[in-house]
Amino acid sequence: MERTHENGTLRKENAGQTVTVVGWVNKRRNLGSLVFIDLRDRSGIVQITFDETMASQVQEVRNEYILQVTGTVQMRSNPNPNMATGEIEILAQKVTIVNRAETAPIVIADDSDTGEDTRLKYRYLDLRRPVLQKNMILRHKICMIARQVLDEKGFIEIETPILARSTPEGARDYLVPSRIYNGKFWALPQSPQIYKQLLMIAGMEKYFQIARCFRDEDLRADRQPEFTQIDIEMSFGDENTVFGVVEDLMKAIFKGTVGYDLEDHFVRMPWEECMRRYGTDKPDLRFGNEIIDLSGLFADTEFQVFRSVLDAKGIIGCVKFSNAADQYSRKGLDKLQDFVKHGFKAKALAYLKMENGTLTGSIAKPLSDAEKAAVCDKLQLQDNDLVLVIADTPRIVQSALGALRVRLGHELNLIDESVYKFLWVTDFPMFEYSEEENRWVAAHHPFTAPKEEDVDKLFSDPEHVSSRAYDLVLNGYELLSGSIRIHDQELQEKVFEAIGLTMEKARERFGFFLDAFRYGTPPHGGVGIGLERLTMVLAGTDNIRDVVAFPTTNSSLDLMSESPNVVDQAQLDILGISIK
RNA sequence: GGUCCCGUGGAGUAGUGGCUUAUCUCGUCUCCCUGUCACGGAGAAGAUCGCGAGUUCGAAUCUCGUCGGGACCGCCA
Repeated sequence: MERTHENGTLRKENAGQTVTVVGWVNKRRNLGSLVFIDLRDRSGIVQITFDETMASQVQEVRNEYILQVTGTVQMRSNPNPNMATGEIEILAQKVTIVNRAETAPIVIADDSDTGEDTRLKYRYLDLRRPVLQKNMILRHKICMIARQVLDEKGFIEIETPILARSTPEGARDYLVPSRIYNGKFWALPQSPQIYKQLLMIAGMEKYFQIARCFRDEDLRADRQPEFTQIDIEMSFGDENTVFGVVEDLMKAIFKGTVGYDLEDHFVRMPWEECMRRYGTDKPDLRFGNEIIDLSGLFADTEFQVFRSVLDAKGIIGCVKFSNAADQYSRKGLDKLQDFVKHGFKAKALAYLKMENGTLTGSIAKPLSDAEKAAVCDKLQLQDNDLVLVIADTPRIVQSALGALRVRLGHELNLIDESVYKFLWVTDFPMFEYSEEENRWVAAHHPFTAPKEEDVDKLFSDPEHVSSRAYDLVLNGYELLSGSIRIHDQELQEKVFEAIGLTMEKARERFGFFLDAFRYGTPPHGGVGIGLERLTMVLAGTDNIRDVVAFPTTNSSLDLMSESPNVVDQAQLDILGISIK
């Protein structure tokens, strides 16, 4: 099919040329014997003009018809400054209706407000919206840059199996039944973790893969059941080596996509400090309003609520918002109260307001004058300041205040949307206690190396063992996770033991992996970068479905193809599966 | 597993302290229109208000259930 130009690329420089374009009818404006048609292809939209000699040929044309038009590019008598191609138009000399289209069930435009379910059902139409096409192109560009940068740095792309062995510990697996071995199953990889470590043992030294990962867990606005990682692993390095590669990669990606110059090195912060200051391990650093611990001011308090919290080893924390007191009425504060009570199990949300030089609010009365003065002094309170206070266990105080910080940051417009704030969070805890399983489990994964100085605490004090795991956080999103891995077989066995995995069980699950360790395992480490989250931030969306071509709903359904779905009994029979 | 919000012509919505020919915008269809670009003008069609049950003289509206969508907590090594 003849096509000389892409619609969105035509400019006044093309005036006088005879061109042939193709595309979908975005909009038809019929003025009688003069008809304008906005013709859309992936590159953009151009206006085609059909004068009285041509108008009759497009009378039947409707939105989303596909046309092929040959004509002359000419300057417009009334230019449209809102369009990239607004200075010119194509005066049609020949038109072919390539295909007809029924009226689309959704509005195909960037500002379409069609509900998400309808859009997902007709995803192929939704994807015609320029904004989604732009996001797909952005995602593609990120991958291209990643491949180029990593290749230049000596990394090689290697594919690892999708049909893999289930290795519990972690997310639920998607299972695939075996036909040849009825009763046996593969698991789709939650990440290529073990394979990439084996590649290090295999001497590949520097590996990467744009790897599809699968996790059968409940979804969120930034989580899909299958997602993609830019997965990287390297030998003979340490944290600094890994961080350097990632920083260079991010610099290239941000420069190459949005033209943004990142700093040479990203800020680093130990996990504990991060939790203390921001209440989360993925803080948004585009604004301040850090959590402040007020416990010290109330060591001798007679306010019963605070007294009992402190006696129970709890803390009293707060976040301060300048000049915001008048923006949160009683009703607004009740909403915040519900938010922390339901979302974070906080017992209550207290607040203080500085109004005309006087401290008011829910706990203004029970506090002594001295305590109020101390709070004012510590927080440097000024008129119209709002202070949200939570007294509870350290964990609840941190998570609830951390969430409030982010919520009010958005509500009060404290966030500069034009900047990218990276943060390396380091020194994650090695273990966390699982109430469900009644044991210590690996916080990251069981192949993560503990910090050397903490190795002797593996059994005596697991709670305080720090690991060599790290996250890279960008504007409140966990962009990547990674760690320096264990490369010593003895240490690996110790870690398994610490999480209650007997050597027997460990052998059963990871025997092949443990065997591999015995034949000369290089020190190694790496990361898995969440491609969707990175794309989301660069695309400026907070919905992961905007950067995935065919996403699922919140409940892991594909509304378009209606999967998952039933299969023929014959298929089940072959697999030796019966459904209860 | 839990909490909260939503479901009204093809799309988006108004209407929920029980009284409406169920509102408006876009789209669709017919006709008119030579400079539009959210074209304009005249007219028309199109909804048993997600589904089921209950309360009631009467339900889009109230109650319960159910299905679907969204956000969050748990979960996501």
